[in-house]
Amino acid sequence: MSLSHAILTALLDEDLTGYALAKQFDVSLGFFWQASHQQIYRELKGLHLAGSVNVLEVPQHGKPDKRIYSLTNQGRQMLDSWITQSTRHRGAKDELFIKLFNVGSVPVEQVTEAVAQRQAEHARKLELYRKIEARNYASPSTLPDRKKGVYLSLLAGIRQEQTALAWCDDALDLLGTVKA
Amino acid sequence: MSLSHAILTALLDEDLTGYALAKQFDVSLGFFWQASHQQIYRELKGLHLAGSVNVLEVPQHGKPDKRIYSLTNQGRQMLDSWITQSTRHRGAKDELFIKLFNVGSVPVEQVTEAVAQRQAEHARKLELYRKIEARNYASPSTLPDRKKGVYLSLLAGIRQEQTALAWCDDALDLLGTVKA
DNA sequence: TAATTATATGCAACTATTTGCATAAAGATT
DNA sequence: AATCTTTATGCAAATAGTTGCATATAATTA
Repeated sequence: MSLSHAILTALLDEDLTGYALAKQFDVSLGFFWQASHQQIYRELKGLHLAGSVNVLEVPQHGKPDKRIYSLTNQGRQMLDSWITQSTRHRGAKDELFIKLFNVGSVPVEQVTEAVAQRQAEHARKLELYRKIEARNYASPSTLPDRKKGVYLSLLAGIRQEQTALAWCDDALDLLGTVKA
Repeated sequence: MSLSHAILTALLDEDLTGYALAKQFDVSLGFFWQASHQQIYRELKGLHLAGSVNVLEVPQHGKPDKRIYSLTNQGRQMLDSWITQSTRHRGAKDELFIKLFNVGSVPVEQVTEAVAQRQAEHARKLELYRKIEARNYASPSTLPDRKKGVYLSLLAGIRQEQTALAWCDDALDLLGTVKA
């Protein structure tokens, strides 16, 4: 049920269209909660029906009309009460670990290859996070309150990637000792 | 589609009932891929239908008959070819980060509380992983090949929890500077 | 000039996951 | 003696997420 809360949260700062929300999800919130545009459009419809968001239709020529969503008081209240509820998280479902459990039964190169690919992904993500950090959070000690949570999320992302990268190195070393 | 592969992987080592599989998932593979018993029973039925596993029915009195599943050659082949395919992973969906994005708009204590709870969870998990490490992987340099992947998974778990724990400390510090 | 990317929305079908329920008995604890 | 946990299976309904398709134009890139 909390794609809805993620959307409401994104609407705290600014009014957005479904399209813009989907893009936001690709960069900030989406690091910890990805969602496809189809999902977002569907959810927005539900939130509107429930009275948690308002819509402003902006006609355009050629393209479909823009539908700009904004938080209602009810939506804000919904967030407020959700915050007090228990925090759920589904641990990542990661096939890489299933593959690792197969070492010894399948050709090890395939697993090595998967780890190497993952390593590249982590490196790419870390670089991206670092860029965001440099651009927006150069001096974390002077952050306004409402930015502190976002900064902490970014920090979590950075450290996760660093840890994962270091692990990839060690994993490749150990996998190198496995007889094909 | 890869709960099935996780199940097949678990069956590599030993034949198991659905119940036993569910318990396995709670301890080893489940650290990176959780599944409920309902899901597992359903999937086993599908795998059997597809010819990837065999069933041995063991009558019991009182309790329902045990259904002990084992890998077929076809199942093993299925694993083999799956290994070469791209590794999918859905990043964790974690409400904690949505909550962090709300700092500045909702009472900060609620968020602090959520982080503190998470901290306790990470501590508990880390302790568990450490126990498993001490019991089964005391000397990683002498591991047989087929244990190396499992060990690497555990190692990933340990480091993830350590990183997360340290982050919780820092997060609590910074959240302490937010005005209620 | 042709092809691709970005803007902008959404339906339909399928797959995956969660939640609630149901049954049944053995063994452990209070 | 009564309650709780473990063993052992599974259905049904609801919720969540993915994948494929569909439309339509402007701007950019090759």
